[in-house]
Amino acid sequence: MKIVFMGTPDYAAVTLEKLIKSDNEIAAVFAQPDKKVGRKQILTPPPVKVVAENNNIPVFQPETLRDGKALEILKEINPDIIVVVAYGKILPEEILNLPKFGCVNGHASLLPKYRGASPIQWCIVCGEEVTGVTVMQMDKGMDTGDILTQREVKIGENETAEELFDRLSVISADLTLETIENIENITPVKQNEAEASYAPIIKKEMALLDFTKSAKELFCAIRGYYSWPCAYFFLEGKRIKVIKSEVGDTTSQTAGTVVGNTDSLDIACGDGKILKLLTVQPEGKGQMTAKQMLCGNKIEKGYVING
RNA sequence: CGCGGGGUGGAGCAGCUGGUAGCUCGUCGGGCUCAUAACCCGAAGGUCGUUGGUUCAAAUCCGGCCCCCGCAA
Repeated sequence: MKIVFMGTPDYAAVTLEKLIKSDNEIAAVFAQPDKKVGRKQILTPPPVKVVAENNNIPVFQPETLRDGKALEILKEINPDIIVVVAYGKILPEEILNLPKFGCVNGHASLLPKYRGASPIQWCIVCGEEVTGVTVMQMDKGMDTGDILTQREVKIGENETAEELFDRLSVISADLTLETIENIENITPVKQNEAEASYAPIIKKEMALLDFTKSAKELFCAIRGYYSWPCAYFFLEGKRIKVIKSEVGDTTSQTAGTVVGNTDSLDIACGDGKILKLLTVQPEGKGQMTAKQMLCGNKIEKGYVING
């Protein structure tokens, strides 16, 4: 099978590596253009590009797929199939229809649930206990293509989005390879539109903790937003990221009130339960346990965190 | 030249209008107690990131360098 791979981040690089090790021919790789990254704004190639270059596979990084150039390149290569994983661009129809087997996409959710940009983070934020990966035949819609294969994955009770990313990237890579090698024997299944839901792009503002929500919701948000952008709240104007937490006992205090300040920073939530903040990262500081933070910054019981 | 916070006993911080350092936690010893993660008493432990300079005297003022982190991307 002659494959063109399209992807950008680490998550996609795992699949690319898997495909390279298989018997298939990776004729070319498409990735997003290099971007400035980090405090020094150093121009950095995306992980998929790095993997491709290490394997001497030609890499293309067009700004757009809609000016016809990409189509020309692809016609020239004439792949049997295009495999897309977290590429970050919408493929125009003429590209979708070009290869014999079309374009397949590895998506990190059990479609039709959690279509869209951030399924992994969002399913944790929403408190799901099970998610998975789907390989689908792409169509012109946003993650609306027919389902080829799916695999269910349980979400760990304390699992963060970052950890789930790592796990799913491997599972997705396996499933993608299996799927394309069997593609002629697989019957595509239409998605049930009635069950469709969307995972929005994660924005930093979404990760602001609102203590009027339930402790469980906040606990899920903290896991889902890790390690980017990280759930946070403000204390005296300073942003405090919350790295790790757990749901505690009940309290009669109003939401946002500090009810414990010894081994953890315990805060009353909207549902009358306590959210115990275990690991935090104050603005300008490194990660530390809540206990460490409390050693240097006395936060009295009864203090109300408001936002 | 993107903006900003910071490097002080094991940890987190204070001290920074100059005169060799303090708090909370931890550690060690002792005491109280049926008992304790609680309480009381005591102890150990710091060339204050590095390097020059100003000064009678610098953690504290000035310059260079190294490192960590937040924002922004």
